[in-house]
Amino acid sequence: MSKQTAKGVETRQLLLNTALRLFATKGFAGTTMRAIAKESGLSLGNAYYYFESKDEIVHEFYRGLVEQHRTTAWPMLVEGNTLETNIRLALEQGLAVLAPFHEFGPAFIRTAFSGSHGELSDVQRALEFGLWRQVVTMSRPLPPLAIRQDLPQLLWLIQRGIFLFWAYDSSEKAMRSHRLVKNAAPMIARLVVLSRMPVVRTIIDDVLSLIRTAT
Amino acid sequence: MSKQTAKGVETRQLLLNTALRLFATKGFAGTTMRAIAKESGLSLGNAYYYFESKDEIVHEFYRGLVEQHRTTAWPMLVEGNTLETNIRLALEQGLAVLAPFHEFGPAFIRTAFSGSHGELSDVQRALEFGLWRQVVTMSRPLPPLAIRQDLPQLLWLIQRGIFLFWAYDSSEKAMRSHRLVKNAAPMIARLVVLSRMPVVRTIIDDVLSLIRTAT
DNA sequence: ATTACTTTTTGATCATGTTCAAAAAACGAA
DNA sequence: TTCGTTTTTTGAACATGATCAAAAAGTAAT
Repeated sequence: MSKQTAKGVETRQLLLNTALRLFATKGFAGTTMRAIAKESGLSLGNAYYYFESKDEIVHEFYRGLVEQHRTTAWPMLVEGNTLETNIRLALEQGLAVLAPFHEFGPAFIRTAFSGSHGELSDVQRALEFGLWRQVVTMSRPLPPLAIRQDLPQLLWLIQRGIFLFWAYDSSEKAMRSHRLVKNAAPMIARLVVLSRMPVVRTIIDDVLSLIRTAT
Repeated sequence: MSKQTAKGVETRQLLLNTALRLFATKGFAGTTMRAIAKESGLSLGNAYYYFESKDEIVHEFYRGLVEQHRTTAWPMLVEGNTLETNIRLALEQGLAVLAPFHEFGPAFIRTAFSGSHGELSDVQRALEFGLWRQVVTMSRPLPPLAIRQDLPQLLWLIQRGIFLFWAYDSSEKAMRSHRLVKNAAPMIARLVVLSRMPVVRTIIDDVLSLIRTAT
């Protein structure tokens, strides 16, 4: 077993900070492991002592962006907004946070979806859920009771889909992704209203159980 | 401008055949550009004369698999099957064809979704649509007229989603993807029946127009 | 056949992600 | 302090995807 010394965490943090700075200035392809090491005043091998791969660094970067999405979107979700408004705000803020890093899209997908969901991923998911719970509970009028419970999960799933779409959206300024959000928000809100009807409710139940088999 | 000579197409074909053979035996990571060249009795640079990148070769490989999906699934769609059966058959056959190449998942996604689609991709999409049209027209009873027209497109979209899911499905033997298909087929069939109801129909219309803004 | 031109092929070279054995530094017990 | 152990760091290597200038082979007109 390897015990992390104080100097250890410091070095790791240094590497990570350097990497994030380079990511922001040079982009994904432009940020080489050698550059991260050199810019930190360390050797290449040393970087690999703390990070198994470049993707692992990207993963930490991505986690930071998710965190940033959460903290910037949260205060926008003020009580009294319609559900549609809150959904649109949360989704658009997500795109806004990701916007400067579109080049990272496929890498983000790789790290966010691929990884044999470890414990960390569970914590992460719980955090993301929190935002969508907030979207729901701050909405007025509140969504029908029958669906209120499950709505955060559905919204989270929709966000994942939009995230995927964005990652491979090659339109100018990810315009198509924005259009998608713009149109999806009112549609989802309408769907929620309709969920009072038994037929619609059974469909939603089907979708939910489908999600659960897949998760 | 470069004109392709007879020897040219021959060499290209040789490289491609070698690549496909190696892909099938050594996998994605195990098949190196050097190996493809050497096994073809050619130089590395020569391979790059005919293929811009390794991904481009993978893309051709993927197109072949899609073709194989089409030709193997088609005869299974016999008249008289229920819609659910046909959907399940087509989806499962898709997974079956892809199964030996799960390692290629992310690479397939990259080539299938990413690339600023040229004309070729349109042809490809039309072909894929054909299968789903067959799924619909061979079903008994035929789906409600109101939705019959749009159903192929919806099914195609669902298949893309399942394809994505499969690509990042790290469960044993892609078990979760199979479970997803198993549960999705009857659900979709139920949804189609319900589409006779105006409420459901409006939802489907919403989804369709959403797709169209995104495509 | 000679010549001018185009297509194909090569071989060397680069850049970058990744690995690894060994040196250096830090640590902890005697 | 000193010695053995562990953690950190280095520097050299490797493998592979990609590029490119120049050689070779092919083509077509005169």
